[in-house]
Amino acid sequence: MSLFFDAAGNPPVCQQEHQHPEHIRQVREMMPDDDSLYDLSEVFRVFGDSTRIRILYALFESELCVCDLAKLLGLTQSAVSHQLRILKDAKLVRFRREGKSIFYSLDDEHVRSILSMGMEHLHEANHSN
Amino acid sequence: MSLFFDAAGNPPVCQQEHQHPEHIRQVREMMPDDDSLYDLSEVFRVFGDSTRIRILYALFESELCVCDLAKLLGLTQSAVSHQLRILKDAKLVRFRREGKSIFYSLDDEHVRSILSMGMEHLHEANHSN
DNA sequence: TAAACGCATGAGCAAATGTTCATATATTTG
DNA sequence: CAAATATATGAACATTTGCTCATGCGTTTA
Repeated sequence: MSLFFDAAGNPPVCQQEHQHPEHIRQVREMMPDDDSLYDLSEVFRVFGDSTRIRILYALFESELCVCDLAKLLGLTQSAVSHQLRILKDAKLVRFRREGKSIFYSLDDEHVRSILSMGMEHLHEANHSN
Repeated sequence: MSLFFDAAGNPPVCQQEHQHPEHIRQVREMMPDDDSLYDLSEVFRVFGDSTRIRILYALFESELCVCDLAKLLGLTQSAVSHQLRILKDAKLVRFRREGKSIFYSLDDEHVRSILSMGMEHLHEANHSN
């Protein structure tokens, strides 16, 4: 066995320091803490489903009630409600009640920015194919 | 059974048009096609994992080889490689070979924009609690 | 050229995810 | 107040996902 194991007996890692250890320390110190990065990934996870993306785009121009969203997107009311809950928990949509109906709308201008950035990346990435 | 079923025998939908049918048609016509929205959700799905987010942030300042990434983040080389493949397929990172090592770096300025937007939303959302 | 090294990748598995179905809750209406 | 309507939600199930393990591939080195 010629491989190197670290103090904890973990799998081998490369033996050279391709970057100065100093550099690695710098990177580590510059990075946000893991909790922030986990929260950030959770934000994007919410965007990472086509049903939720379609809901957000449907709300781009104006509020819509749940049943109209379902009709518009060809989904069951239950599926839409489940997804709206996730969007609501992520503070991406808000709602107001009007009689028996509940109208949802975008809750944050960042939603538009984030979607636009994603679209830009998509077009650029496709263009380079 | 007093509920309404549509022509395809689908589950009931609300009987009133809370918005003008015209409005719904407008929204439908304004929305990008479903294929684009699916591709968009795939972009965000890539951002929706804390390991990949941590990799992207580690590459924020400079390129890093796989083994240093693994060391920096406390992950196995295999796990990092698998995630780098996903990031590479999404055109979020690029790589260059130097001897036995392969150095990865961010491939698109949009990565920084998207991450920043996400962070902004996060701070704003937390602030409103 | 054989061994060592750095990285990539397929199989397998446990955990997370999105939908459907059934049902509960809140509001309006007769 | 009872029935109808609009929405929310829990359970169950199939699919997806991210990791580990084993191994393959490309490069360097002795």
